[in-house]
Amino acid sequence: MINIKENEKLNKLNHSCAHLLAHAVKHLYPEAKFWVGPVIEEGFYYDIDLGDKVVTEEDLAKITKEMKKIVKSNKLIKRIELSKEEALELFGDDPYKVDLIENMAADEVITAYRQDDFVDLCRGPHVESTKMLKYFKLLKVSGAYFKGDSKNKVLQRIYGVCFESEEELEAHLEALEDAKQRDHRKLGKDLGIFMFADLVGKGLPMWLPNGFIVRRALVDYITDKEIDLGYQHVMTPSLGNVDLYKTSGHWDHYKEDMFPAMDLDEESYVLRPMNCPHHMMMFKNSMHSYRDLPLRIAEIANDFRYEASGAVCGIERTRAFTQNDSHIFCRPSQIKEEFKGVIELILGVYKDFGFENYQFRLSLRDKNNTEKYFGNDELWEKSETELREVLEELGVNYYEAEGEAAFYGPKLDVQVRSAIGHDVTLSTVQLDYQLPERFELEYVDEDGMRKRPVVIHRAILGSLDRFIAFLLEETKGNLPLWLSPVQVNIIPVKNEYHLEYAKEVESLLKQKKIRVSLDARDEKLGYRMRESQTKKIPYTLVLGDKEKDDHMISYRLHGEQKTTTVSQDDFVRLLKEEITEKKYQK
RNA sequence: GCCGAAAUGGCUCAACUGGUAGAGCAACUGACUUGUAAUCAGUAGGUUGCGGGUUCAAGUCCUGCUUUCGGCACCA
Repeated sequence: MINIKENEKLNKLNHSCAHLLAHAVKHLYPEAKFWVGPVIEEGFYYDIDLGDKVVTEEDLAKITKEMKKIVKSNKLIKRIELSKEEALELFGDDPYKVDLIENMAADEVITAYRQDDFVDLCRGPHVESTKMLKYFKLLKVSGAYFKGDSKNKVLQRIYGVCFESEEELEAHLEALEDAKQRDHRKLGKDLGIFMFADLVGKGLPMWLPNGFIVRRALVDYITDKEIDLGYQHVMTPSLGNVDLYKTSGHWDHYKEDMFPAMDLDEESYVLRPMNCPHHMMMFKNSMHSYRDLPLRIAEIANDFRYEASGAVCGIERTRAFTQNDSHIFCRPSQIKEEFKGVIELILGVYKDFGFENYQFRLSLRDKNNTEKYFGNDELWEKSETELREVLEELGVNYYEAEGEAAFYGPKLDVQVRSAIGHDVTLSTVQLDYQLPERFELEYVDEDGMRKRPVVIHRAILGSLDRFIAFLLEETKGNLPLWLSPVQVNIIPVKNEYHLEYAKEVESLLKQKKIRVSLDARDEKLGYRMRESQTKKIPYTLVLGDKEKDDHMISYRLHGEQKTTTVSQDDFVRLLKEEITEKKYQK
C-alpha cells in the first residue's frame, strides 16, 4: 500500500484535497469551524467542529458532490502571506485557527491559501487549481477528540484520499478491498481457527480445533527455541492477590483496566493482567548467587485485561490472551548481552516466519510528563542510552517514540501493520530497574554483597493471539506446512476401487505424524478438489488406479495446477523436510 | 469509554415509502459412478440480536441493552 505522506506529489495533492473538503463543508455547513487537515499515510483528513451536527456516511455523498462542483469550476489556489495580526484578523471568527495562530512565533510569516470564497491557514504547498483534484474519494467519518485528548470535545473527522488519475484511485480502492479479504477476522472464521460468542463474552476468543493445532505448534516451536537458549519454563496461576499488584505498582497504574477485584472475607483477588509480579515472587523464592544469573524464567501464560470496548478487535486485541512471556534476571553488566540475545531471537523468529514488514520502535518515556513513570531521571537516561547502544552495536534500524515506554522502563517494540492498517506491537523487550526494587530482589555478588538484579521483560510471539492474527494476514491464510491444521487431504478417485489404497496411505501418513484427512464422500473429484483448495490445505492427494497399481502418490500443492507423482517414501521425506525446516511457503 | 454505522437460517446476502420473511452455498435424502476448483432433484432449517413501545398491522418506526464494524482515546 502506497504511503501518501512520503510521496511528495501525492502529499501535495492530498493536502489540497483536504482544503477542497473544508471548502465544500463550509458551503454546506456555514457554521463549521475548522481545526486541522493533515496528510497521513492513507490520504488525508480534516477535523471539523459542526456544533451539534454530525456527519454520517450518507452525508459524504452530499459533500463529495459539492467538492466535485468546486473542482469543475476550476478555482485557482493562491498563496497569501500574513503577519500575525493580519492572520488573527482574517481568522478571527474561528477559535480553532486563532488557537493555531497564537501558538506561532510573533515574527513568523504566516501563510494562507485562498480558493475563491474559501481561505485556510496553511504552510502549503498546494496544487495550482482545484481542477487538479478530480480523482478523490471520501472514505470514512468518525469522531475525534480535539487535540487528541479524551477530555476534550469531539470533532467530526472526515477521511479521504486523492490521486492524479482515475486508474490510480481505482487501484487504491481495490487494494483496500483486497486488504479486507485478508483481515484475520474473516480468515479465522473461514478456516475454523477461532470463534466468539455473545453469551461467553466480548473479547473472549474460543480456539476451535484448527486454531488449537496452530497454537500448539507455535508453543512447541518457541518453547524449543527458548530451551536451547537457557530459558526455564514455569507455570503460575492466572490470578493473584491485589496486594501483589499494589507492590508492583500495576494496581495504581492499571486498576481501571483490570477485571474488577473479587473480594473475599479478608482478601481481594484479580485476574492477572500480566505475569511479572508472579515471576518476581518466584525469583524471591530462593537465594541467588551471581553465578545463577542470568536467570531466565519463561511462561506461556494466560492474562486478562478489561480492554476498552472500542479497542477490542478480533484476536488482535482481546480481553483474554496468552503471552509468550519471560523475565530475565541479570546483573547490570549483563544487560547488553541479554538484550542482544533477545533481539537476535526476535530476528531469527521473524525470519523463520518470513516476516519482513516490521519495524523496531525504541519506546521512550515522555519527558514532559514524567510523573507517570517510576524512577529518577538519571536512571531513565541510563536505561534509554543502554538500549540505544545495543541497537547501534547490532546495526538494527529503529525509530524512537517518546511516551511509549512502560511505567517501569524503556522498551524496544516490534511494530507491524495489520491488514486494515492498525499499527500494533508484536514482540517487546523491556528494561526494568523498578520492579526488582519494589520487590526487593537480591543476589549475592562476587564480593559477598547483596545486590539488586535488573529485569528484562520480553515477549517474542507477543501474545499468541495477536501473533496468529498477523500470521493469518501475512500468509493470507496459507499457513506454512508445519502450522497447517490439515497438512494433507486425500481424495480417492472412486471409493469402490480406491478407498482401500487411500486408507493405506492415510494410515501411513498418520503413523509419520502427518495431519491428514480423507475425503471419501461420494462427490465428484472436481468438487472435492475445489473444497480442498478453498480450505487452503497444502497438499491434496488424488489416488486412483495409476497410484494404486504402482504404490505411488500424486499430489497437488495448494494454489497450483501441476500434479506430481512420487513414491510413498519420497513423499514422506518431502513432507518431513519441509516441516523440519519450518520452511515458509508463499 | 467517546463519535458514528450495523445486526435477517450454519455462511453470504435479498425483502419499494410499515402489509403473510426469500435466494445461493453448506446440511440432510435420493439419483448419477465420474482423474484435479462447484452433477441433478428433493427435504429440512428463521418469534428477523435481546427487552420495551407506537400501530389494525413492525424485519422495517421510536426506545433501552448486547454484540459487531469504522474511527478517536487507551494499550502494563
